[in-house]
Amino acid sequence: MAESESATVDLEIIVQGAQEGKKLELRLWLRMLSTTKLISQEIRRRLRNEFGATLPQFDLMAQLYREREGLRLGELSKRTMVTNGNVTGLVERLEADGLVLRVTPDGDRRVTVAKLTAKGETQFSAMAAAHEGWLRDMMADVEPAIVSELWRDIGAVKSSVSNHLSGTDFD
Amino acid sequence: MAESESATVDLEIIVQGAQEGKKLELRLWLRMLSTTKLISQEIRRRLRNEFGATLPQFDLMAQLYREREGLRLGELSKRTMVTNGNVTGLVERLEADGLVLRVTPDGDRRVTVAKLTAKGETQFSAMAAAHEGWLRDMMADVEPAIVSELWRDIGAVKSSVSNHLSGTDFD
DNA sequence: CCCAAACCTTTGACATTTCAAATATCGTCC
DNA sequence: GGACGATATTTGAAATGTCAAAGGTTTGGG
Repeated sequence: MAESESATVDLEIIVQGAQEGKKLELRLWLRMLSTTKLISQEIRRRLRNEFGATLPQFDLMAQLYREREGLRLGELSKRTMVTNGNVTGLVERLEADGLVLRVTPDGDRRVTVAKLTAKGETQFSAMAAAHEGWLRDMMADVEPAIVSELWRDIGAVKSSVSNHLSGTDFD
Repeated sequence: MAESESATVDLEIIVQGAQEGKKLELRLWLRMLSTTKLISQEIRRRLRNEFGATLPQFDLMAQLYREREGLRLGELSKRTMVTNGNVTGLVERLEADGLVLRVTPDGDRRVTVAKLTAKGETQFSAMAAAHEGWLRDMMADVEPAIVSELWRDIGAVKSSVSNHLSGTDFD
């Protein structure tokens, strides 16, 4: 069969097809996913090493930190994008560590409100400061203008995705 | 004190400060994370409803699909960004479902190579086609030019992050 | 040849994750 | 005032996730 020259041509076709032809959205998604995993793992590792905390715990505490009155578990579930059943366990462990308090309000006994303890606030504010620094470090090589652009354009992606969900969910 | 005019100025400063001043990287990260979670959940839901499969299984099979010879578990672990111990369990379940085969090569008995079965290839190619369509749908409202731009710029983020990890990992 | 270091995978303890079913409470309608 | 539908959380089963320690195998000096 044909040998040296056709091999080169085939290679070019393959490369072109894979890199520019189609599936742009798929390629973007794969890159978003791997980048997010990379950053998550780094944050997880640092939270663990420096604070003995986990990322889901950090996320949950972040929501409580900006609502000093506390939040109902269902609301926590929505904000952290974590299922109800999951929130139950997370709050349980945080309460066992003395970082979070659970209260049932007088008016409605179906409800459980979680709020940070003083210890929880202290610990979280240290973690939050470190966390922000880690992100600045990790993204240090990216131009601020690009960061802003990404923030805006990813917002467009999020909005598009929200409008094309199979369920009846919104943001 | 000053009243009407200074109020306007203050407001601008506040808005500027909050939106563009600092913590840009943090805000980008939060948006990336929530967007990625949103898309992941949608894909998970559809994989489950339409194929009875899970996202980690899909990811693992995707790696094997493009390496018909199969991959060692350690290599699978790196490519899927999943820990070794986790790969063990995933492959076990996929093998129980007849989608994956485990082989120990003659040369080195420390190694386990996983490869797709014929059934696994058939099933994966159906899932992959659907998966690509879902992504196109979800991102339908985003301009192709923006998709390309995002792909490039997120690449820059990933590269920056890779250069600022606490461990000695590379991509 | 043998042993120690290096390599690959599994195991075990725990935390997180989803989904669906079960509980518990509230509000309301009749 | 008791049943019913809507709300809110918990529970249980199964899968995924991390990490560290333990198991085999191979390999390379001595």
